[in-house]
Amino acid sequence: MHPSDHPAFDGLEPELRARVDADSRMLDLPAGETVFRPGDPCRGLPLVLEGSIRVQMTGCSGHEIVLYRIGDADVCTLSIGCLMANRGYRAEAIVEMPTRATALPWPLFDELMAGSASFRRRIISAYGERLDTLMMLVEEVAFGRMDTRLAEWLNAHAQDTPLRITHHDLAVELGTAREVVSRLLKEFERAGRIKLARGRIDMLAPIPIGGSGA
Amino acid sequence: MHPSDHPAFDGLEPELRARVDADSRMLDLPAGETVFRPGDPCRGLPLVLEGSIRVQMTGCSGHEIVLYRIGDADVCTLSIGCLMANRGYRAEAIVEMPTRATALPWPLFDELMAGSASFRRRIISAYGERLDTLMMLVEEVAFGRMDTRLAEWLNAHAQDTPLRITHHDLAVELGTAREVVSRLLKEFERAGRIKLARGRIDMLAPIPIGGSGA
DNA sequence: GCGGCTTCAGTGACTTCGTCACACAATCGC
DNA sequence: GCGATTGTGTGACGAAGTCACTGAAGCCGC
Repeated sequence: MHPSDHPAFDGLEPELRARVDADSRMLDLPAGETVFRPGDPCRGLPLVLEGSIRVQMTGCSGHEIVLYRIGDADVCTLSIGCLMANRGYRAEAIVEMPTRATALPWPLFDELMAGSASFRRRIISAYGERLDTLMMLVEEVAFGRMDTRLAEWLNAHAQDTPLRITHHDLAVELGTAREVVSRLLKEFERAGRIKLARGRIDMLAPIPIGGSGA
Repeated sequence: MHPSDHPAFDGLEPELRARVDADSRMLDLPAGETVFRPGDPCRGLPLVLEGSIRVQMTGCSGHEIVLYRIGDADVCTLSIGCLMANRGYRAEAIVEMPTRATALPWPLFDELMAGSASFRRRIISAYGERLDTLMMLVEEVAFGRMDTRLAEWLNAHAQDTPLRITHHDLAVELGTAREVVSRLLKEFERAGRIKLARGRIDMLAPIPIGGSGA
């Protein structure tokens, strides 16, 4: 597998493709590894071929919230901004599933933006989508009810039952406090929708949205 | 004043500059005008020369929150994403101060991205900053205390005293309910920091952050 | 000026969510 | 096993959002 196998390079002329493979190297990131922390300088543009990297941020209060994930065929849009503004990252990125990625050096990135319409298109649309998901996150966090958001999260992950996740991690996922998650989960359990165990949630039935779950 | 006076075109070769002026026209937007609404298609890339446009979104509950503003020399990053994904806007944009802007047609945008390193740099860093402000907004909304956020907003606008703003508009600014704003303002008034009147707030003294304001 | 209408602001009662301070259970390392 | 660590459950309380009002301030037509 080569760096240029990333879909962002689809449609690239063979010459530029060869440059990509020559100038960037493949990385295999094991789950749990931290890719960057707040304050870290940015050295190049990470491109994920396959895997999943979680991007989250920590508030001054010490609370954390998951902002989004960089998955198969994605680009780390965050890095471009850091690179341009010449400042460190504000968020942190943690490998969730073993990830195969590559880092494109900045000069080559610029060259590709100039030389390839398809690459350009890809990068810009990645940015647009990121902006979009962040806007929707703002709306959810500002106006969404916690029970609804938790129910939706659980329903969305129901196919992976039993879920292996702690209440704390779920709280980070939703940007709330662990106690809130514990309480709501207990309610869902009392309503017979789920079954709780240490570090594990069995989904028994889809959780109705909006109702009190009974 | 020409479209190409926008700083995004600084350093552009005269030839491309002329293209910009030929293909895009100047717009004078009066305060209060809606530039786009949710669902509207995107026709080109708006560039603000001077003025201020507020971008806000409305939740399913009918609540609104201000996401950010497009000010002097800014670019409407949102539009690029909509253009690329070929979908409508999700947010709405309202002119706050009389604004002089121009709209760059998509083909020309693409051409400039290919042909001008400085334009490219400008656009990309505009995106990076937008991402950044949105991430900070998420953090604030998720973890910030309302009294602190309101106090910070008021302190930041203290130089414009008396502020001409209704409690409702302040609530949209912070993404909360009107009643919450009313109550907190009343507290600040009781603490002697501000003076309230219909549609108006006089700043008497900076509001201490973190304390109960007394 | 004087009603009537609309927009703003203030407030009480109640719910939901976040915070703090615990108790206690499950798991891990040795 | 046994202590340390990590994860969960819960009560009490404060902060923030919701609901249902009241009444005041400005606007308009006459």
